[in-house]
Amino acid sequence: MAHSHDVPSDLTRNQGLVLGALNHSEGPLSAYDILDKLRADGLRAPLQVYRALDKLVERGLAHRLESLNAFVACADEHCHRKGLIAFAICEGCGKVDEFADAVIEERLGEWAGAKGFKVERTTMEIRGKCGVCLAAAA
Amino acid sequence: MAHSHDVPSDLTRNQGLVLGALNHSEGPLSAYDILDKLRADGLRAPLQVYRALDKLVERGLAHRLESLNAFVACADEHCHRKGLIAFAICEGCGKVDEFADAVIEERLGEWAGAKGFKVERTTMEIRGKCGVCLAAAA
DNA sequence: CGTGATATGTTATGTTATTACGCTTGAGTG
DNA sequence: CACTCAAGCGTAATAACATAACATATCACG
Ligand SMILES: [Zn+2]
Ligand SMILES: [Zn+2]
Ligand SMILES: [Zn+2]
Ligand SMILES: [Zn+2]
Repeated sequence: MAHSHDVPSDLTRNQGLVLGALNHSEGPLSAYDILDKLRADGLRAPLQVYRALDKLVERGLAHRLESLNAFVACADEHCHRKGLIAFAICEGCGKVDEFADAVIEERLGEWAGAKGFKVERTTMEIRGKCGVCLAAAA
Repeated sequence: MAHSHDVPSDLTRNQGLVLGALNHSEGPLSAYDILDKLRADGLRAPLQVYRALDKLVERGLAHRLESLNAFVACADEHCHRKGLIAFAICEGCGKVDEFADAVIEERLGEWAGAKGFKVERTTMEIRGKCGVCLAAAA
């Protein structure tokens, strides 16, 4: 099986660097975190990072976490790009768990249908504590 | 029936001003939008607005929309404060529709239970077009 | 009254994101 | 090849969002 951190070969240099930074990180990174990690590789300005992130997010290779103003690499090689993705963010260790749920998505579709609302994208972010951190605190 | 824009009487001056600004707005406002609206009332610094917003959000009288970095007054007098609230944000007109859904909340609870994750709060924001804007575009 | 908790005012600063402009690269085409 | 078009890149400046630090003020309560 392909490792989920394999990287498409058609990325540009900056896109590859940014995705690499995300892949090698334990948790979410802000654009400025990424920039700091990539100064050694020649990146100098926020825009270089934001532009790469735009493309990566557009392609579903990375996700933006709205509640953190930060980004993560997509956890699933065969991921999403369509449909609802949810993120569980641990406030203890910062780790993010990405998952999809068809029931939630369907339920949302029902609500939208009833309201005449056309869904274009959904962000769902759960904040709390992961099992590891709960166990450690006990 | 009480109008949903009735305001609790135990708010401080700044909190009352900020909630008033949100109540009188058609759509979400950023903290700086609010500040601009309230300069005439003597507010001068962002922090005055952020502090009021913190309290209002804590009490469930206002909500923060993470994907917009903006705030809305709670749409429901007898609202939430516990439990999941979802927001449907129209990218045409900017209006926000607030709703709760027990099925989604339960489903999320199941996921969390299975994972050993303790949910503390959830943000769910749907972007798209409302019925009115869809009809107007057709 | 004294004391603590909460709210306030103000300045400065930190963090996140975009605008504007011009250059480079590479694919396609006559 | 020369042309052109689209996508990407580099840089500087600026806008937008948010908090730190510090000094006062206000008010419930013992
Ligand atoms: Zn993904
Ligand atoms: Zn954790
Ligand atoms: Zn509400
Ligand atoms: Zn609309």
